[in-house]
Amino acid sequence: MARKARFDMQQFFQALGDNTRLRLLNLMGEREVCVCYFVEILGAPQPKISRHLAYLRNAGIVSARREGKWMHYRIVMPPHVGATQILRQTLDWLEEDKAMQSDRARLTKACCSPAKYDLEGAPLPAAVSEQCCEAC
Amino acid sequence: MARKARFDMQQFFQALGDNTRLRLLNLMGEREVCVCYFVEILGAPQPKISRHLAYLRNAGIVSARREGKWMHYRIVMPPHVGATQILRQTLDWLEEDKAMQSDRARLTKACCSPAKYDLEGAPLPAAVSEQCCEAC
DNA sequence: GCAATATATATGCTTTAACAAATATGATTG
DNA sequence: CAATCATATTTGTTAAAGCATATATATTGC
Repeated sequence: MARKARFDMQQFFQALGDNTRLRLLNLMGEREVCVCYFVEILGAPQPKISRHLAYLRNAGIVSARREGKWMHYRIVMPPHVGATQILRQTLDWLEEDKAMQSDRARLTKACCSPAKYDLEGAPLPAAVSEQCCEAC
Repeated sequence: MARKARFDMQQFFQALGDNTRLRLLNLMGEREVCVCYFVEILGAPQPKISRHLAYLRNAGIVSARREGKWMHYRIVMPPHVGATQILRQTLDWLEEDKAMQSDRARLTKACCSPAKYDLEGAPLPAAVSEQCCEAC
C-alpha cells in the first residue's frame, strides 16, 4: 500500500469538480465539522456524504479524526504551495456564492440550536487553529 | 440556445481535472497556439486534441480564432476574479512541473525549426498581449 | 474561373472506464 | 442493543480514447 509519490494535480482538481464536495469544503472552512452536521445541513443521505468525504480525503484535501462515535473532518492544506493557494482562493470564491452563504448560515443556526436540527449531543464544529467559533 | 447564466465553478474545476487539458493550458500560457503544434508536441491523435480544446472552450477557459486553415487557441481569463486568480496560480504551478517544462521546451524547439517537427508553414505561436515570443 | 484535391480541424460513433446516486449492509463505539 | 459512520452493490450517467468521417479553407490543374 504505497503512499502517493507526489501530489496529484489532476486528482486535486477532480476533487474540486463536484458541487457536493464544494459544499462540504465550504462548510468546513477553518473549522472541524462532524459528519452528522454535513448530513443535516446538506439534507443528503449519509452514505453520499461519507463517500464524498472519502473522495476528498483520498485526494489529500481533508483529514478525519475520530472522537468516540463521531468523525470530524477538516481541511488540510496540500503539501504544495500552489495547491494551497488555489485551495484558499477557492474557499474565498465559495464565500461569495449565494447558495454557499445559505449553507453556512444554516450551519451557524444548527450550531446554536442543535436540538431543532436532530443534532442532540453531537459535537459542535470547532475552529481548527486558534480562534473560537465566532457564531456560538 | 441560452448562454450560460453564470460562470460554472464545478465545470471550471472539471476542465482542469484532466492531464491532457493541463498540458494544453501549459503550452498556451500567454501565447496563442495553433492546433497543429499541440498535436505535434503532445504526440496525441488530432481528434483527441480537438476534443479537449472544445471541452476547455465550453468551460470558458480558452477561446479559438480562425486564420485560414488554422485555428489558434489562447487562454481567456474567466469573468470572475476568483477563477482568474485560480487559473493564474494553476499556470504558475504547471511551470514548476518537470513534465510540463519538458513540453514547453519541445514547443520552443519546434518553434525554432518547424520543418523538423512536421510543422512546415504552420503559423508560429505568438504572444497574446504585447511582448513578442522570447524564444524565436 | 471552376472542378478536383489536399490540408487543417471538428464531429459522430462505439467501447470502456470512472463516477454519482440510492439502497442495503457492515464496522466501531458507547 | 443503539448510534454513528463506512463500505459494498447496483444502476444510470458522464466522459475518455480510438476510429472514421464531415467541414472549411487553400491550392492545383485545366
